[in-house]
Amino acid sequence: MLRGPRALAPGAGPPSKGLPAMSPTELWPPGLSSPQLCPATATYYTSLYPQTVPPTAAPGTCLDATPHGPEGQAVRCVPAGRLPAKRKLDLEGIGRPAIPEFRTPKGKCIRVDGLASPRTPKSPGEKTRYDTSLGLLTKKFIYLLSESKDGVLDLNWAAEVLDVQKRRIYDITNVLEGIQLIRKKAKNNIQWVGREMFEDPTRPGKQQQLGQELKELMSTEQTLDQLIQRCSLNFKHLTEDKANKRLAYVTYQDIRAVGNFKEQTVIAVKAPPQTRLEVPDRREENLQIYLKSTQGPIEVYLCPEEVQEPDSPAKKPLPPTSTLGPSPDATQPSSSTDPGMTEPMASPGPALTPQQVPQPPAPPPLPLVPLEATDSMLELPHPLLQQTEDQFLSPSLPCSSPLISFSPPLDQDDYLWGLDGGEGISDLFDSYDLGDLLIN
Amino acid sequence: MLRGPRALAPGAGPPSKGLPAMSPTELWPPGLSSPQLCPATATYYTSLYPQTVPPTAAPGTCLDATPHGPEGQAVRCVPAGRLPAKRKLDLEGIGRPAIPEFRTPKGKCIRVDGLASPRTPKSPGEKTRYDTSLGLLTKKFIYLLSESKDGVLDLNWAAEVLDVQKRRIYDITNVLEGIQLIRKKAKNNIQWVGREMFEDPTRPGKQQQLGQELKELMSTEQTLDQLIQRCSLNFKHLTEDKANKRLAYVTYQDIRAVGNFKEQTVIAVKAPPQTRLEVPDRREENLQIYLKSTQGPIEVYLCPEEVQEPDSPAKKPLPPTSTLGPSPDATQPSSSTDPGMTEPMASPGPALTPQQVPQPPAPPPLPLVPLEATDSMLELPHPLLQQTEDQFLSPSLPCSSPLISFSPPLDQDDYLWGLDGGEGISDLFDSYDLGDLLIN
DNA sequence: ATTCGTTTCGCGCAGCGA
DNA sequence: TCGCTGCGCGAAACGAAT
Repeated sequence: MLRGPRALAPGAGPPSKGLPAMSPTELWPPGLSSPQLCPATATYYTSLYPQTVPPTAAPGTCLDATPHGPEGQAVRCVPAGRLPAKRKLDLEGIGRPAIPEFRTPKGKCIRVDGLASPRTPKSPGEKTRYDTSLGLLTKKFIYLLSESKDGVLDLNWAAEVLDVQKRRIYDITNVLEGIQLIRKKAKNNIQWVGREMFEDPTRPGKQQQLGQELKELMSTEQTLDQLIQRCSLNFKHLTEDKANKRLAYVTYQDIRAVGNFKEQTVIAVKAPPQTRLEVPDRREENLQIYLKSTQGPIEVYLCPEEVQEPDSPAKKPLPPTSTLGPSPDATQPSSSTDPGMTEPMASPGPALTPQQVPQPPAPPPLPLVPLEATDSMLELPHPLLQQTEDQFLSPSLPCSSPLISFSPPLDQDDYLWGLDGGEGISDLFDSYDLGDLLIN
Repeated sequence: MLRGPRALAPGAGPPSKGLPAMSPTELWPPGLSSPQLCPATATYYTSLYPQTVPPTAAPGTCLDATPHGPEGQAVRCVPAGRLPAKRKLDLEGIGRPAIPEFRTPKGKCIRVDGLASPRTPKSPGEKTRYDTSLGLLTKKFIYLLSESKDGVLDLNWAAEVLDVQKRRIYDITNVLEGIQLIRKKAKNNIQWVGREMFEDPTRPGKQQQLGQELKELMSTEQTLDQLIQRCSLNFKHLTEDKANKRLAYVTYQDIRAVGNFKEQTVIAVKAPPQTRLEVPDRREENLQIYLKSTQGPIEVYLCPEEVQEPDSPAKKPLPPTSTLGPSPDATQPSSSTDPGMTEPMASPGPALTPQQVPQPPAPPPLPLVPLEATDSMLELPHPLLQQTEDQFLSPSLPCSSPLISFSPPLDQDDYLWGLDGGEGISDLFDSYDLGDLLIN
């Protein structure tokens, strides 16, 4: 393809591609012309981001077919044609209005000193070498890039607006690609990938913004952690209060009243500190749980759903537990339910906490199993009370508050405890099929 | 200057400039050669920052005279001369060891799919267009730049190491200058001015680092705040405990034992809630303080330094306070000390807190004034005990715990209080010159 | 695979400016 | 003279049509 002919018809060709009729040179804010007050060094360029945003043509108006026609075809789309390189005595100003103040304002430049004189003024309107330099062109190019919101730039359009050969654009894009500030998006299209254009670095870029966001989220998380901790502290103080201790228990209704336990199978476990819970393999079809206590007996209670069905034996599932002497180191004996079917339970809370399991939708109303309390220690009456008002107080043996007591928080070593898998607990309940509870 | 001759003697020229004898191509980590697995898009380049840091020639070894000799002069310094562009059947490997894996590994590239094929393999060792592309060259250039600590780079040296015409270097520098990532430092010297080189953006830059630091400091501050809050909460619980209440008092010795009160004049004030303290003008030579209570009487105690001097009357400054009926709204009557000289006191704490004033070094041992208790309310015995063991309990009138009781924290409205300037308190103590206490 | 129109761009001449 | 650099030729690369 021949580029020469363009020189013969500078700007004479019809702006067939719907290009803006304005002179491309008018696009550039003053800063992008020849330097006005060079600081007398080899650094020519100073301002990159002018405040004034000149009226720019809508980008993308020339995105369609490339304007380069084959050899003898119609004149190239290039408006205000560039003068060919070697032209020296080309008819200046023909086909392009000479706008010296935008082209080479060096003439009107107030010289600070002799050194700063940028290039030879020569004939005003003459393009100095600087005016067509790659550096300046790069600035213009970047400026163009900064104008488009999505950072996408059509190279043909750019070449036309910048009034340069496409070749020069390639020079720029290649380098910018090299430092990965730009990416080839498509043919004739590149896209800016530097963070947030060349905004002044004091303002946070996108990444920095994300970092900020992350930071705030972490802060929020920490605050929440603090709140949790404070709550637990408050809780500790609450439960440690002797006055509260005698009232610190829950009834069966209390447990069933908890919204989260709706439609859930709840099993309450009361065990001494250092009891350990173990779930060997939660992927087996038979969930097994082992509770092991070395400090005393473990009590396990099933809290069946509030049943209306007369056939359900769950109505009075909590017979007063008999009191047994503590049997440390004894694996918790338990009643047996559907063999091999046990409840997953974790007991993060104090001595006794209810545990829930998603209710399987499969069997209609599952035959709720009357809870069978196992060995209990001391004289604990009514581990789970059915009545609403229950303010009797047990003889207050040390460590055994009435019923399900809120034991002191975990941050005291004495009270730290866990549940551990023993053996017998897997058959705590009979005929209670929990087989598919694991599905959820 | 003629560049042609180089083609005739690729690399044959003596490395006269003390250049490293190694092939320049060995400088580049694998990532900078032909792409291995292109993602099948127009984006050719992927890795910019290779992990492997190849042994690089000491920069600056060729900083002196430009190796370009005039026309017929000595062969150009360029080592391992670049093969001329058009050469197709050039004697490959002569003057430069063919290291295909560094040059154009595309031959051994494991193709993921047909699309990803980077350029035409052709004869291995053949330089594809990509291998000499401006983009790749830019990467190498940036890499060179990143190697030098101060960001200064000698263009001639770069051209040699990069094994390209100087002209190409200019292409790069011009563009980089245009986006002001680089600055012309001197002839043949440019300098990097982008922040912190192109380290991968995941690692924090200097600014980001500072932000990080700030963040951590803020986090620390918050943590400390939390600790403070927790402490005050603990304190609240501590003081609210009824069991503690009867023991919550301080003795004279306690106060004097506080390290901070060493060498200080301490005045304790016990006043009901809503008592207000006012210091009219702390710049006058006579410090005046007004205490005003509308809820009940105010008690003020001077706690003189533990005196060894027999002349000091401070030994028994705390006569048991007499109990008076509450006189609400009564301005606190007080004994008078050196007229016009009063103590600055703020009482942020609960009902009664000691207050300190820096001891002026001027008068030798200031004549400590025996404290004269003013009206006190209720039957408060020994507001400040001298004895160590004091566990008696006053009749426990509501609101008046024994002696200097730690009242509940401030976050209960009932206990919020302040001291206010009344009138008479300015003459609480006689003959106690506190005039220059303000100096410190 | 081959052709062909296009796009991309290596390359180095020649002119500028000091 | 000598860095520096605008400039554009022409070939490689590409992709769609053949």
